[in-house]
Amino acid sequence: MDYNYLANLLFPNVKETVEDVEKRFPARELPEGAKVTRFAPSPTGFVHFGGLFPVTVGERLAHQSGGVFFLRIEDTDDKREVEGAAEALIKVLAHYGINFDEGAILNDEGIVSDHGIYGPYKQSMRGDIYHVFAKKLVSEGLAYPCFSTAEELETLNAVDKKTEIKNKDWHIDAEKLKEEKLKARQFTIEEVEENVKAGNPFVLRILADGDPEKRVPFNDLIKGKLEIPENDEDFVLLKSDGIPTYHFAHAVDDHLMGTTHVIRGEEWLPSLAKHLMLFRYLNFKLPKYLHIAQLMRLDENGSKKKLSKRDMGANMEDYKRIGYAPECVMEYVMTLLNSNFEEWHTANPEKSYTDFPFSIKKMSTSGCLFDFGKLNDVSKNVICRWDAEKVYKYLVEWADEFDEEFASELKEDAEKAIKILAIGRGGKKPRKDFAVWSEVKDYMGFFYDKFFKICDQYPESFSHEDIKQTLTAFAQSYDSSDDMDTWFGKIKDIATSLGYAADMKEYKANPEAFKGNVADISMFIRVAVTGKMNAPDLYTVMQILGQNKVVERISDMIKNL
RNA sequence: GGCCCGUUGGUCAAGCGGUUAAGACACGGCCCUUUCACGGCUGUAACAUGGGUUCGAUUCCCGUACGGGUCACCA
Repeated sequence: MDYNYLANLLFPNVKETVEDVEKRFPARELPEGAKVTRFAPSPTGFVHFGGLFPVTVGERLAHQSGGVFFLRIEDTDDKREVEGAAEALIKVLAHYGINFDEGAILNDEGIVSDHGIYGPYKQSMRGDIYHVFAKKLVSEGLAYPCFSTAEELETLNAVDKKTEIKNKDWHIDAEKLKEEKLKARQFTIEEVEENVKAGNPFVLRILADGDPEKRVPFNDLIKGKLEIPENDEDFVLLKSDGIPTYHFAHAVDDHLMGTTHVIRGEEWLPSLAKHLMLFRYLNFKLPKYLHIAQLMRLDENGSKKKLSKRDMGANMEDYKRIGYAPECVMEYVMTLLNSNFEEWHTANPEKSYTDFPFSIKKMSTSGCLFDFGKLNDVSKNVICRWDAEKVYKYLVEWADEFDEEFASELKEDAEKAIKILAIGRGGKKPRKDFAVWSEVKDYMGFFYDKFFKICDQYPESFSHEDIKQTLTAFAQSYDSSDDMDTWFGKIKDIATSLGYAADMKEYKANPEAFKGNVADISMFIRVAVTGKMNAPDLYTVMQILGQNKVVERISDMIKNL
């Protein structure tokens, strides 16, 4: 068989040689040890929480080593492509502080455009490049056309991908399928020519020389030593529309773009053999591979499942809506990614996660379960270290989008809001009242008349008369210019005069001698002023509310009792 | 079904042949405390399983079970 003839027959318009293309993609000049990584999503919809894993690893590895992190859009399947998905994806990642040095980046008009000399960075724009390499493979007898239609082959496949029906004939049918595919290998040059002239569409298949009985050792940077069977499948390189499959595009692009480390989910592991074959056939230097374990969720039966699109916690929009600050989410991602991150962060509370020496070796080989409890804990710990101004800024940003009523109150008097948010903030043991912005209104809403509700549940062991008595006494004595000691002194005095213990120890020693204690008195007042059984420091709360408001609320409470 | 990957408390996990098997979250108790939050102390709770190798296996090897992934002209 004259493979050159075949190559020209199949790719009559490809004039460029592989050498020509290589010249357009010169080797990168980077310092020793610099890693080149990429994020290569297909624009099929929203950003997935699981997607944040490989992104973060790639970003850290590149930027930590003085390398390059670039974005490549894998839009080789127009059936699945979603309009505007690439733009949305870039914006979401930017929100989480993930930025690219190179690749498909938004320009000033917010349109995805190329930045860098290794482009185009959208695979749909790289057709000519793939064809040069495809032609070379054909000319070397390593790839061949297959004129069987997808429908013809599909009928032989026992597994319906859509319905996921599985049966025991899997193996048998797989053999038949293979046989059918192999028929195309036997085509004579005349048969090919005939088909080409007739305008019959074809896919380009690789001519696999692997023996699946043979296992080749492979070292994955995360998984360690693996044994993978050689590839014997004549998989598709170019689809009938001339667009490459993932496998082919991966090999060509990552080679030309100088990727040193390929970071992807472990679902790619089964097709690794294909990639190894491709790099060998094309004479490309193999990059390092990092196959990251999948993020899991728990299903109804309590078993682990891959976290998929519909699951709670998958869609990054959910995090925005609930009000997780991007910093918090990233810290959580880091704790999952590197087991020693938390320890480091405890020792370096003021530092950003980008200062953390990220290590591939500390990555888990098994998939972990997504845990909102842990996320919330991480989040509280991050937010409690921020100053009130920063919290205010984020909170307003969130409220502007998701709770306009709250936002307008917050903005009406920024100074007041910041004072409220400053309660218990700073110092070594800051309060940790909320993990997400959507919890904040519950926490501080009572400061605003619009959200304040008179509490209808007060300590049951006391009569309304008792409570009224206390509140009346307090309202008469309250003076917002009092310092904290004076203020509490007055409360104690009220307690004593009404038959309550002013001192807790005294009360505990002899509870029968008193009507109650100063904690009860405080609770009456707290409930009247805040409408809640629990609130941050009452003295400070009253300071912020002011003399008139405090007295007004207490009077209202008395009327209500 | 074939192939690949995985398996330490409820969750995240340290551990690299000899440990009382860390720590964090969650949960329980106690303390602090005018409530809450914070903080401190403390408790319950784990090496899937059977064989080897070894003086000794959570750590190494093999099998089994369970879980996950994958088997497209999708990525």
